[in-house]
Amino acid sequence: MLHRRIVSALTDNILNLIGNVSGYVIYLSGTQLAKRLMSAYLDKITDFIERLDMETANVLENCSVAKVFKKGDFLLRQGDVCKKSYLVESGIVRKYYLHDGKEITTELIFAGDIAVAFDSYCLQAPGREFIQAVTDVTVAVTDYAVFQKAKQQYPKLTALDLLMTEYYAMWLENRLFQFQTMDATQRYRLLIQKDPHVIQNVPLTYIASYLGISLETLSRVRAKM
Amino acid sequence: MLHRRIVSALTDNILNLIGNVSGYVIYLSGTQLAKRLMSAYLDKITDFIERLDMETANVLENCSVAKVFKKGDFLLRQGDVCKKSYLVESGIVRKYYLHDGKEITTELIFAGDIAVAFDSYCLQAPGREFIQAVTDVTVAVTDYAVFQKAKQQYPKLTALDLLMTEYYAMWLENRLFQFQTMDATQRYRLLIQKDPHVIQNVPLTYIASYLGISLETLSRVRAKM
DNA sequence: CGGATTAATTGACTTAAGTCAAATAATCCG
DNA sequence: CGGATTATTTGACTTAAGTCAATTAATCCG
Repeated sequence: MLHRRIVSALTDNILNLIGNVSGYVIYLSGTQLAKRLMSAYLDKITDFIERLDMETANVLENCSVAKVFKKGDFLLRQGDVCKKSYLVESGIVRKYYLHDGKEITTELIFAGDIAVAFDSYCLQAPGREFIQAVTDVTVAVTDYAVFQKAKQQYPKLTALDLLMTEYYAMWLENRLFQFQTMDATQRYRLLIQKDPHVIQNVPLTYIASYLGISLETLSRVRAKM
Repeated sequence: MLHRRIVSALTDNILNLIGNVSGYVIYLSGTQLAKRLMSAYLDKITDFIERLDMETANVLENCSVAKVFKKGDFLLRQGDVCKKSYLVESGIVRKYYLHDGKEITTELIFAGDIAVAFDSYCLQAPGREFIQAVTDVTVAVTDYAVFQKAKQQYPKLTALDLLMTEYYAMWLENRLFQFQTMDATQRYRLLIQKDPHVIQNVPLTYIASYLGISLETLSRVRAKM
């Protein structure tokens, strides 16, 4: 069921983003509080979905189509308009852009989470981001136009879209917070603490650029652990 | 008129965020393209507001109340729940949090733009951010609960909220992009190119932490210009 | 399997930016 | 005004992280 997955994905995600980095308390008022708050927000989304009327729930359900991509395949290329959103069912996807010939990973997307080039999707205009399958993946593809239309007919879908966009904005705020307050080691520790499977499945090059550090620095950070 | 201001604020903001930093082309496909795209998005918001039915437009209009703050006053303190959003009518407001005893400015808000502690507002839970008047300011205050209620009755307000939240998320993505691809000098140049009045009105300490650099580094960057 | 390509580590050196401390400059207010 | 507080600059030094280059490890596929 689409929505259940979205929600569980969000739960995982929150646990990934906020936490205690070996003695390093993130939210001023403490990690535990932050977790509770964010969970509360997820509950809000869960509740919201569960309270949807049958018809709206059904429309949401039928908005997406399953699709498979092989490792290395591109779901979206730089310069393309992002006309689909991809709910990852299995496997790993990443978003990245090129800068000075280097790939800068902006997001690592695991099962249950949604992959979309946000600005390109909102603007329906060519963007700089690539979306690529890091492993073989299965995704639930939702078309932009279809969802837009559905939102017009079923206003609650707009409210749901808003909740999820708010969540994404909070995720971005958190990422920014990490960049402004944590060094390479702390950022890496936080990542592996919350997404331990990242290490087995994602090349360190991707992880390094995701953390905003060089591959060599990441390697050295890992060495002393 | 509230909405007009929101829109013109957004326009300014976009011109602030994306641009050519003395020979440094930001969007891969070029600054001009990015500007056009973001403007198009603003047009979308403008259009949306202009097409609102009388009743909805009226409700939106009557959601807010004028208020004045003196320089240094706090609109919100760390640990408080952000129950209001503040549309700045005149003056400058900033958002910041404390980290290791230092103030980290997260946003500088000018006339026409909205000041809100986003996560605290969405979660309706205590947050880490302070919102403070950098100069004497007049703001249009909108209550969270009132706006929530209005959205329930007038679905188009939800759609408007979504558009603005999408805009904020894109703003955050852009800020993240700047942190990952630009050095101190480039970030400073971009800021003053787009917000030249910042220099006259905002203490360099605030600007430095907003750019994610130390006051001394900012001073040195400014010296060689 | 085993050579070849790709990924990761390690070493040596550079550099952007941070820190600490002191000196100016600006502004505020009695 | 003029002293006091606050803001900014400048200097000297440190440091986290980057770069370049070489090596080792892993994995891919014929």
